[in-house]
Amino acid sequence: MRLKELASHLGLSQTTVSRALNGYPEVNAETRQRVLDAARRYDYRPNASARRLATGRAGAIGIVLPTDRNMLLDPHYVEFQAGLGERLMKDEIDIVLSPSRSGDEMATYRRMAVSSRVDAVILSSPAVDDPRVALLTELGLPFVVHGRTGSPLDYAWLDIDNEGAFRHAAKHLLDLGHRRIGLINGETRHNFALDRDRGFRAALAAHGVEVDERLVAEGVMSDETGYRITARFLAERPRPTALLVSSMMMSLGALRAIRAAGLELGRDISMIAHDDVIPFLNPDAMVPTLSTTRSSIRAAGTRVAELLMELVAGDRAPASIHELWPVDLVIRASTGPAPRN
Amino acid sequence: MRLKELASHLGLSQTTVSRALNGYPEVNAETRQRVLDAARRYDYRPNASARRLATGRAGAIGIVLPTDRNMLLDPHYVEFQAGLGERLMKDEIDIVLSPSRSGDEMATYRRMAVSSRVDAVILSSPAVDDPRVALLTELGLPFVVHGRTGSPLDYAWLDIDNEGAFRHAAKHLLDLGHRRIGLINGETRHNFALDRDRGFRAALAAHGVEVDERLVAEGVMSDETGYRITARFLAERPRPTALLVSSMMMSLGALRAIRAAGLELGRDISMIAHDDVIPFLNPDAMVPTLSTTRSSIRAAGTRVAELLMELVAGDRAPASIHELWPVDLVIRASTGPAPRN
DNA sequence: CGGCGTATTCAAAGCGCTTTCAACCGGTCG
DNA sequence: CGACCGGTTGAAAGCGCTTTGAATACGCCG
Repeated sequence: MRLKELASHLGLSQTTVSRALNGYPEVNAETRQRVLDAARRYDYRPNASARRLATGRAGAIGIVLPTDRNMLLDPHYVEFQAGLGERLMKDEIDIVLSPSRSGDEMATYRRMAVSSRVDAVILSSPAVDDPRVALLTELGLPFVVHGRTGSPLDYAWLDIDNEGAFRHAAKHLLDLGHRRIGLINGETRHNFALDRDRGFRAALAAHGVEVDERLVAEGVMSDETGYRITARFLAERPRPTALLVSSMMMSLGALRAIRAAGLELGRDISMIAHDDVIPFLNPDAMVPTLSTTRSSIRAAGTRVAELLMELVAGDRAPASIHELWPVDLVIRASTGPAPRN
Repeated sequence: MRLKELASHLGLSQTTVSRALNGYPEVNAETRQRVLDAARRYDYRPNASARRLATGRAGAIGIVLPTDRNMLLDPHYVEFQAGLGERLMKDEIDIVLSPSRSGDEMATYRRMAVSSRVDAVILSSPAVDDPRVALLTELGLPFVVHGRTGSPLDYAWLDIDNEGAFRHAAKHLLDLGHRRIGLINGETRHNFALDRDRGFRAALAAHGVEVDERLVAEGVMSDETGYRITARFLAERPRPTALLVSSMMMSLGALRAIRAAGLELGRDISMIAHDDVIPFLNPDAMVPTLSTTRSSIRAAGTRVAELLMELVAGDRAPASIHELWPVDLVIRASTGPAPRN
């Protein structure tokens, strides 16, 4: 069913039908109802391409999907996607994934922009100094960054307070008497990891505790990395009495290493991990339950979608969009007073 | 830069320029070169919507993204997506994620089809009896199913041999002398889980071993489920001496439960898990290394993309596309002879 | 009663491509 | 020498929608 046919069925012009369907005010109420009814009856759907061509809007937002780097290829990413989807669904906006070999990403963004496949894009996990920001700005393609770069920050972004989260978490451990605290971080070329590192150091400094660099490590946020780094930390003497871990996935590995070392979590050693609130990694379901710094990445996705739409509609200036979300510190059973000896 | 401008810059008609760019044969070689050069110089990109409208092809394939059910929201899904992307990238085909509340999925497929946003769609993790197959067939929207439904199988599908995988794995355990084998499965409303169940039972039956239904369980494939089911199994007497697990994620939980019970994997109890080959869940990196049934879900994604394109091009009939991939059984350190007592 | 504002509808002109269909230009063939 | 042909190019007609500009009808005012 095409607009043309629908119109002739109704004995109306395409113009009127189009207006009726798109909610323009200059249509007689009765006529509009007739049109709406007919549209439903015939299951009429405007052709997406035609509409896009006519309006100049793509009705889609873009994500560049790096296929060979596994940075984004983790559970966080899907959860974020789901969040985006939740919001975009309401306006029937699609998400366009543009696959791209890493290194080729810039070209992919350019392609998206120039061929106007999307109205805006999302930039995730920015590096400390990320060239994509400049590119997108130059291309004039609206975008929201999930996270932040180092500086300057004259673009639209939404980030969680990674610095504060890890500062508070570290402080909590310090208050419990811990002095040997290990940091198992994500890769510090990403800004969020750097922020966590800062927060960690700031807390120790505030307590007059010196950072032992042998207890600071980073890597891909996997179970494996968590295991390896923890095993290494536990071999140090004096052994750390607490760990700050950058992801739940890593904490699973860490937990294995702790058990393998014959230690008991929450008594011999404490642990706080960052939790993006992923359905199949539930800190309450762990044994013992895991203390976390918590911020729903899904909620962030939803909000980013919202911001994106405001941006596209021209309701907001990019530079006016800066959201820094506070992070909850949720104390559960994996943290306890520092063991004395 | 638009086609029109490019053409006038070159002193040619749009027709010729379009043909030159799209590789039609009736263009003079020299002219084509000029056009190609100019296109590059001006960084010309055809407008996606216009091209789509003109050709009737959307240049995109669709995936319905269920936002509230977490079925697909797991690492497997992303890995599969990456595989798809790897192939689609070559032809600059986009992936369109259409978010949809579950229950509303059918409507979303219908919308995708009727508004011709995509040329084809992928149907993942089909239920044993999945209404989506009939819908898509009726809509005439080309699709490839990743997995299979119960029957009939008169559509395009690619699946791994889940039945064979678990049959072999169970047989291996039986050959090692295990008689009390537990099955920790995904939800059997999905066909893959049902197939695994069948394979498991077939192997036991072939060995004349009776299935103890208290050692058969299913659930969402998460760490938590793995932990809980394993803990329950280990409380049975006589205790199982081996476990067959449906995902690596579950196996992490299972491993925790095993350790918590004071057992040693590979000696007191054996385990084989299914591995979709996910970068951050590496069975070789586990301690002890984990025996698996292995099949790369990413490779499957790539192949599905390939099939999809053949389908769209009309090169293949849907019913001619049936691929059943064999699954490797990789024995590592988590499997050993059944303990005697 | 003529003029005018308002409400409603429509014809037609795009949007930027692809793709007929026609035209043109040597050159070849009978 | 004219018909014909392969090679090459172009004008124009869509693709299915939105939107501008104009037309029509009606009611109200002076």
